[in-house]
Amino acid sequence: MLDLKLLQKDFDGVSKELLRKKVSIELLEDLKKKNEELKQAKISFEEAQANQNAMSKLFGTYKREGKDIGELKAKVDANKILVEELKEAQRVAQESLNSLAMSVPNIPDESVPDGEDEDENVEIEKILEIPTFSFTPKEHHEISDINGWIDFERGVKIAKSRFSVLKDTGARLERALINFMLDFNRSRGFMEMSVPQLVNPDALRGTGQLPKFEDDLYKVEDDNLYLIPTAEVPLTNLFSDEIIPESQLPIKMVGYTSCFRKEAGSAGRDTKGIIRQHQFHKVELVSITKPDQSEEVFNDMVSCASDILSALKLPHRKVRLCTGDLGFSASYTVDLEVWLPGQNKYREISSISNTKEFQSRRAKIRFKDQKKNVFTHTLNGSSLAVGRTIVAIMENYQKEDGNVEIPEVLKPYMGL
RNA sequence: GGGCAGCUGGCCGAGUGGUCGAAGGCGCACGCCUGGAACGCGUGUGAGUGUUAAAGCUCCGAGAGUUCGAAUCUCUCGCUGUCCGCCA
Repeated sequence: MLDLKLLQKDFDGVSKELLRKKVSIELLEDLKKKNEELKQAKISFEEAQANQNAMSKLFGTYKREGKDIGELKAKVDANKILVEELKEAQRVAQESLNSLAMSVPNIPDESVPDGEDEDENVEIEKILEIPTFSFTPKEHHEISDINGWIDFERGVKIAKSRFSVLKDTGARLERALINFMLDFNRSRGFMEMSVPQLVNPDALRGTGQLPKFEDDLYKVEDDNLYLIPTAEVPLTNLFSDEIIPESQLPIKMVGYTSCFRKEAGSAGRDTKGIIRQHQFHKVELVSITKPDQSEEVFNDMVSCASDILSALKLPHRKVRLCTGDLGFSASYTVDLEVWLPGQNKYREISSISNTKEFQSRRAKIRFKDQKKNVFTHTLNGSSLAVGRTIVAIMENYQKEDGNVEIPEVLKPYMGL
């Protein structure tokens, strides 16, 4: 959540940065106004309440001393009505401020370039040469038509569109990748975690999926739980409402989960293949750091994801997201895009973000710095999206006859 | 799914209508003591909001109610434990 004190203190500075993310100035002015209104409402209420408390206290004294309480009771009764009114006014003001404040995205870091959409993201670095083929490389679903790794029809039959089934070597490759990625990240100092894949609304508010993006989530109505869209949600919220001892920071975690997304609004995009599924698998990194540690840990996380791609010998590039492509909670983000010969372009396979204190403020994740409680920074990043890694392996390791080689580092994981 | 018990500060635990944000203990921090340590002694030690600082306000699982006044009484919900049933 936005630091409302900062907005109040430096309205021009904050709004200038948020305008880059297309947050309307009217909304920010409204926010500022509502914040001031709440402050006034609080002052009025607290004054009346203090009055009430004092009189109630007197009540006890009077009774003990046997004094007449008739007059006092009349005053207290009258004030009670006032207190109720002011309390309600404060509640309304608070609610109206909250609903607004929770829908404002994070302030983009100064390193984030301006831009409309993903076309204006800025390439940082290319890693590994793009392979050349003596034939026209196929897309992964065309390869699957030959080697049968993916069964699209039966996935749709038992669920609906955008669900699929991995078969035989395809399924084993997925399992090998998960284990490889977990081991790799673990060797880089990330603690392996296995977490719930259903979470409550509080957790989703903490990381910023709610209240704005409810349409993208699968919900289990009966129990008021949601299927997670990413392991970032359970992993980050592990520490919500906690004050972490300074010595434990930075906390670096890796977790493997399924992810569930409705993909509302992406109708017609990536309908072929398993690039965009309602259920997919992902190995996720989440870190919780002191503010002065987050940049270093961020670079760490980018290296982890990139080095996994390199270990798999998959050409890729690092891209700095522009303001138009930056997510709701992120202060800055680097995407990793893997080369897909079948599509003849780079496609996103990992996204690593520093949310700074945006999520910590929502989820109340703090640490004790000397005597003071300070918000931590939280970071998250895929390392990697498993389905898209399978796609990349299929397309980069394909032979003319539709066979696909298994990357060297995965062979031990497949008993080869 | 049904029965019973519970939910208080980092932890344990007292408090059953006012002077309670809350005794006592443990833990922790600092100081004294010591060659150094243990023991002992002393002081301090929840969060949020607010303020130059304070005062004030809010929080004893959550919400609602009774009352001038609720940690304390009533109701609803949640969670934890436990017994029974069911089950990977």
